[in-house]
Amino acid sequence: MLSNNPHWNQISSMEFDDLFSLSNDFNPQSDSDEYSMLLDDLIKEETSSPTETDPYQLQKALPDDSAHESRVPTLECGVCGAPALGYNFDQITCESCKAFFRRNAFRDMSQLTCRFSGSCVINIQTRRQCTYCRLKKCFDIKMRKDWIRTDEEKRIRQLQKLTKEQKKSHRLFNDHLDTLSLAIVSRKKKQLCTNSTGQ
Amino acid sequence: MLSNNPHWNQISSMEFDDLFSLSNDFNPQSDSDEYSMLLDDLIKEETSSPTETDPYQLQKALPDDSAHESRVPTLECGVCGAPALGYNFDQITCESCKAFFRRNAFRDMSQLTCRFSGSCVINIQTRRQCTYCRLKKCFDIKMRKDWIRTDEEKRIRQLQKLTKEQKKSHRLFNDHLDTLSLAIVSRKKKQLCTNSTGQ
DNA sequence: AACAGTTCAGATAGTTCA
DNA sequence: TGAACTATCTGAACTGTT
Repeated sequence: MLSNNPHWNQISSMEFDDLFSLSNDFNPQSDSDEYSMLLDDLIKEETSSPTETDPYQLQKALPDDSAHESRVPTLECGVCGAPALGYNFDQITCESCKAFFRRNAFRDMSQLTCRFSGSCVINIQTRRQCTYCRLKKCFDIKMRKDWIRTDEEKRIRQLQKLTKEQKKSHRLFNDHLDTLSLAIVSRKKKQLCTNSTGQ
Repeated sequence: MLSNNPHWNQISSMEFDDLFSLSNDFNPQSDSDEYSMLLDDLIKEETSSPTETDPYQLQKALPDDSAHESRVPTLECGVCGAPALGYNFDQITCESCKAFFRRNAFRDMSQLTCRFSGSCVINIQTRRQCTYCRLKKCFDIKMRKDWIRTDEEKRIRQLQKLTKEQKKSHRLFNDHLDTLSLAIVSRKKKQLCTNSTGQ
């Protein structure tokens, strides 16, 4: 990045070193940057998890292609039968069952109980009345809890975003540096010229 | 999103501080002002992201008041006719009948008796005069005692809450670790740089 | 465009205290 | 007993990412 800039050739080695070491601290791509390595390692470690890439998604066809125009109202939540907008966690569900599943999928089913026989009818009216049976139905229709991001995954995503933003600001900074160094060089040159003509 | 997370704010601002002080170490005296101005600009860019103020909040500032006004007074307790706020145990009731039902629903009806014929009129004035008939009316309008949490359920809930809190503090701890490691790395870098220029 | 995450206000269960 | 609180769950409506 910096070394590609032709202006740098004209600067004395001391100045170059100064600026270079300075820019290093801002350059996450530099090999010597421990912090970015740390981040990169973390990111690599976590993103290689199998849930991140989604082969399923590619296979999946639109559920009702013939009714393309009227698709929105035809979909029906597999859990409660409410109108659905599309797939959530691998099954067609309404927004509320999507939110419900995200909130509850990692709860211990053995800690939940049904007040009745464990086979409550779940529909748009009754869905709130039995957490156990609603959640059970979510799993029955094969909603996938492994598609819910864990806290750890969220943390990693934030790190990635941070790195990206940093890279952006580094780029900005380096651009500024380029401009700045040009000014410095020309000022020094001017000084030199003034001195030599003064002699 | 990032800027909504207080931890990340800490991290990024801390880093900038570090980098700032680091860059000062390297600054040739004459240019330090220019550098710090430059850094100030960068910092401003980072911290004044548009997500800082929550646009969502502004949008939702004014919910429709008309619906709000008309909703509250129209509901009427199915047991005593007092103003009600909404459903309790599956029926629209006032707060007092809600509390009454929770306290008495598990009592044995055969142990209670009405002083009169067992068909007292229950209204806002008379509701306290006959426990039997009030409770009977609660069941008559089909309030559901199975929606009252048992002690066992309460115990399980507390346990789950505890687990959740533990997970949360664990996460917080990890976040702090991240912040800490960033600080250490930055400081080490600074040391390394200072050493190398000292040589 | 599809879908995962996030936010906020509403609903309703529990709790406290005079 | 009941008014007034707190806590938690829910779902509509959003944002963000791929």
